[in-house]
Amino acid sequence: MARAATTSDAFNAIAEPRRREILSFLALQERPVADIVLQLGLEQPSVSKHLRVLRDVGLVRVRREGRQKLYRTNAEAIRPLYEWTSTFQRFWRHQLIQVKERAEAQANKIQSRPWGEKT
Amino acid sequence: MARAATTSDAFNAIAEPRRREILSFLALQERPVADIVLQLGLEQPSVSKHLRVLRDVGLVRVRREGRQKLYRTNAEAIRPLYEWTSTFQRFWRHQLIQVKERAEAQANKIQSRPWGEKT
DNA sequence: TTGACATATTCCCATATCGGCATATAATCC
DNA sequence: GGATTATATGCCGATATGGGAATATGTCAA
Repeated sequence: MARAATTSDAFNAIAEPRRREILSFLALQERPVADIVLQLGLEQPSVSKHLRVLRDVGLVRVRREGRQKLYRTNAEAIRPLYEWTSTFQRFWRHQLIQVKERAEAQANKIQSRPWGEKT
Repeated sequence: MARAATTSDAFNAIAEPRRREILSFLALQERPVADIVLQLGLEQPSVSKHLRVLRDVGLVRVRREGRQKLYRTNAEAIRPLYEWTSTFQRFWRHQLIQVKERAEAQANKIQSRPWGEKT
């Protein structure tokens, strides 16, 4: 077996940085392909291919408007990624608290030598 | 150019479902490789390779304990993914509100025919 | 219909993947 | 040291990638 297809799910689709840029760009407003080409500075065929992948996994929606096609981000499709990452929130909070506690313990040892404040 | 390396960043690393499973498993508690093998039902070399990728991008940390190596998830490294997906939160909220509003408009048209409530 | 514009698809290629299998490295115990 | 346990690495093959260049499809306008 090889690597899973980029079109197999949202996780694979967003692994590509250009596709993440496209999603951010299209989240604000629907746009024709040419706008994306300008924004990202990619070749038009490349953009079309990325859009194809994004469309296959439901991350963008298209609408025809005369000659152009208007793409927009379908934020709903990003939600599973958000939810998966969210499950780790409590762990990094936990780790941060530990870091903070260590830092404070250290501060107490050194006693009255504040730092980390931009004065 | 080909697809970016799985070790190029956290986004690429978590594209692989087994690696996400490993991260979830190791978030709760540090574990030796053998435990992961049992949990996921993969071959030991496969697990080692996945761990290698995860380690390269900082998603897990290792500690030697006698013969075994204890791995644990480094939740901090998942944070950028969480933050990126979070930027879309307002958009899917927005979309949900629209869906809700449309549904309510529809409800008003049909007039006094409630649904969606489990009675 | 012909031509211009907007987007999509096809073909090529260098590259990295993941799994399977065999083997290497490392630590422990006798 | 030698055997055993725990983990890591190397090699293989099938597969998909993403960029580039060329071309195809689709839409409008005259």
